[in-house]
Amino acid sequence: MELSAKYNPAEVEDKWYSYWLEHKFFHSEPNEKEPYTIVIPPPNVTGILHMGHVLNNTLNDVLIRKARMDGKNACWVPGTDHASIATENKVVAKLKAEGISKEDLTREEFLAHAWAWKEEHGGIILKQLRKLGASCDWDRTRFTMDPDLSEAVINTFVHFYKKGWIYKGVRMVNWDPEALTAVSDDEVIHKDTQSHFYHLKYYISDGNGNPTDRYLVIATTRPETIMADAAICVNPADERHHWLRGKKVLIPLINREIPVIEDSYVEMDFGTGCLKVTPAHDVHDYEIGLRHNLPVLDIIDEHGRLNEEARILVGEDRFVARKKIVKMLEESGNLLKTEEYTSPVGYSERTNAVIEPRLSAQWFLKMDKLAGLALETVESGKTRLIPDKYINTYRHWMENVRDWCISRQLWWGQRIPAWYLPDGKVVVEPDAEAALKAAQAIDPSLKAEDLRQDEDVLDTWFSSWLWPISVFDPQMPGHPDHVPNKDLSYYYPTNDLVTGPDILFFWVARMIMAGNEFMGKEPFHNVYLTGIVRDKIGRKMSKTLGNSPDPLDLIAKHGADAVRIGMLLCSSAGNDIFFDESQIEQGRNFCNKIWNSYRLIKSFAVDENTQQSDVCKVAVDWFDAKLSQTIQTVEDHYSKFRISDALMAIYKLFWDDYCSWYLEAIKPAYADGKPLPMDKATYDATLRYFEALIKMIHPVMPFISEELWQDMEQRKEGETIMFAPTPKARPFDASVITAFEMAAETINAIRGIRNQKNLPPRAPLALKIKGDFPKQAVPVIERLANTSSVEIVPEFSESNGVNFLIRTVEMFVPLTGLINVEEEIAKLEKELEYQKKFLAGVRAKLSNERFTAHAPEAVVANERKKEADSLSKIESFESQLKSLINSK
RNA sequence: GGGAGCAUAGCUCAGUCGGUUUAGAGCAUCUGCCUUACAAGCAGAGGGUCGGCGGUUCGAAUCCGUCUGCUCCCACCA
Repeated sequence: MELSAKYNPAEVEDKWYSYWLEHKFFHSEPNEKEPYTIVIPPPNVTGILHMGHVLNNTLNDVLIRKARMDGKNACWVPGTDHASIATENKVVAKLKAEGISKEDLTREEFLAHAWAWKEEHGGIILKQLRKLGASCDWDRTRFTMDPDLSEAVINTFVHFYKKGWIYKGVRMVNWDPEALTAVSDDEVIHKDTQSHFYHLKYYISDGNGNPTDRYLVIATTRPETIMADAAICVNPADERHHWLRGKKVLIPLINREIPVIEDSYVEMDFGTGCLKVTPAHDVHDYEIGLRHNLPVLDIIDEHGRLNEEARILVGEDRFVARKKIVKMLEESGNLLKTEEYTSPVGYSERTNAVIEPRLSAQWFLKMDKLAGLALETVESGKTRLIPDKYINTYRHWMENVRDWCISRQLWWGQRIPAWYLPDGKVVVEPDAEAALKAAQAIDPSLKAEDLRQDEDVLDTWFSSWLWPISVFDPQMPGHPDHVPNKDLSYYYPTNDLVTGPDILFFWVARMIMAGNEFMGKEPFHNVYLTGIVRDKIGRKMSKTLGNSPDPLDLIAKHGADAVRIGMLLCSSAGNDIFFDESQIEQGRNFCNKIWNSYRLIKSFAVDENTQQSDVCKVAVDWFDAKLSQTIQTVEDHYSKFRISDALMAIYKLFWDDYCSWYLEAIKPAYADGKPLPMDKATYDATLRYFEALIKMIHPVMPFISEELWQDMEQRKEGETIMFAPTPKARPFDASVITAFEMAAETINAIRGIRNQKNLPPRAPLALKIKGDFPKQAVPVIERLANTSSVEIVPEFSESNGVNFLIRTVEMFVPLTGLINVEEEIAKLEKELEYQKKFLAGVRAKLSNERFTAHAPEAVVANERKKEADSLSKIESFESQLKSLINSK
């Protein structure tokens, strides 16, 4: 194959992805090998790929591809989440744009629209993941509303209901007036919001519903709720308000009479010390109402508009009503003053509507036992959080968890399997048939049409918490007819889970609970928590800011491998990612480097009769050792989930060690305009090393590695780098590495001299070395430093030139006429001065008796070595200085 | 309001048990090169009082206290 000077990912990526699919390389079935399993964090079914997905799925793919090459039976289960509220919102918005209101549709009609939407937009994101190179087992693709997965959810509900952990109760819930549903506490975001603090006069009643001229003052941010007031409350210890005891006051504008009550909940020094109690529209007020038996008057409807009970401003939106009522209160003389005020206000995570506390009947799941066990799972280390700093937050959440409100007033999702009898009794069964049977057990005369199923659906997380179990066995253990399933027993528990910390509680903790409940075992061993992808100035990526690049554009522009590298280079676990396209360019450059190194080695010719040169021998032996050393480092990084460090180690091994040093050392010389052939031993080693390198990089850069691996030799149909075993480290001689490093440092120093003295790279220079230097490194220096001669001598016989030190070895390059003696003297003096200061520091330490007495022997010995090295350097500098001065 | 975390080069980050480090990497920057794989490249160079102050210790980027600045989580003082 002819190779162009630049790597072109577009020509390569689709080809190999199709090849992988065609041969079902991603597919896994239980076998005798050790399983390695990951379930995908299911993206919203109608979602599209964003940079967060790219990060997450690249990490997943790196782990799964690494495991596959490590010889495990790797299985990555993909799928999507029905995302009840998010999807329903989208469908409602789409219908609205077509002039259809959800309220005009029956449940069945609406669901038909929703499924049509899902068929049209669903799974786009999974197609996009293929572009990224994700090696998911697509045959196992799951959707949380697949019929059998829905069945698992329903059975789970029945399971907990029969266990007595699910109950229905009237509670103050977080009501989203836009989505028209309750949302959980976790779905409410509190933001400090600028508002007003209105001070209102409530006149004391004369007992007959007429105002006297005395009044009290309350301070409120929500004047539109005064019509729902049930009492005015003061702190019993607040003497300022004792005169109000037993009094009744009149609500402004509507003149309804309400009592003054006392409760220590009221803060004396906040506001006026008088609190208006509005049980229907505030959580705390509701609790005060319960304590004092106050009536609950609900004046706000599900849309957030005032209803008939309000008596005034009926039908007005709560915020419009607020403005209007302020004006009315002002006119009536009840508004004493208005203050600017900033207070936390809850917003719906989904619709950004201001949450309205609202009383309603909802279904709850008791959390105490589930949370206790889930905490134990993490604290005992059965499931590890990476980074482990999240354990504190996790513990706090588990210890303060409240019962989980699992019902949602939506249609898109699993409908709650509860049926109401005409008398209000409820039966909970997996389906209508079973429900009728159960109902007839209570009242044999009942018929199917007498039963009414609960209208609500279940919270999305109530289905996705089963994900690591239900994707393998939708019937779920715990079901009375459950038969153990081969997939579940083989793949569960899964190994690692990669996800964002924002859903640690929503999803991860709840999967642990479900795992404990149904499997008696944690669902995964490690949870790798990524950071949030931000733009380069630290803003969260969002559609509204328009600061999020389209990953597919990036892939088209730079290639999938480049995008993957770009994401990984800046992603240590748990830290937020500051994304910058230049990181992807770095990845693209690396692809090109790999590509061109391959072009070079492909151009090598072999001659079986050529003897291996010294320099080739040294380079081959060195890289052999270096490769093993780096493999050890990389494996260590992987074992600690330090993926970006593992990648960086491979990157440097490839670029610096293999390309810049190894290939430059063994690259054939030219004769008569043609490169000389290479000996076979070197050639074979070079290819062997290249193959090891592309195998090491394959989990991160699947496409280019497959392309080059396939090109290296004639591969059979069905062969792939995907299953090539990860290179293994072998024992190596560290002194081989040291020797080469010293040669490299020497070469760098000589190049530096050339650069500094403005000498052309090929200007012949002689090198003299004094002292103990590894002889095998000499040919490397000759080859790469363009020296005319390298001699190891007992003493330097001349002084006109440049002196330098490599570690503790003195070196000298004669440079007659090319050096400025004054400059050299100044340079040496500076170094000498620094060295003397350094020596003084070391000696101060050594002469401190407490140091020599307390410090470990090895540390003291090291200080002594520093002292000796420093002394020898000083001696060398001084003698160089002397001869330089003499030569003037 | 409560809790947690972070602060190391221009940027993003390593730095393990306090001592093999006279604080490292990648990118960016600067200088010189179109040298027979690669200018998406090569060679070289510069750049840090480890956020401030105090303490423990023979020894602190590392441990403790405190201040400053950021981030996140939890929390409806109406």
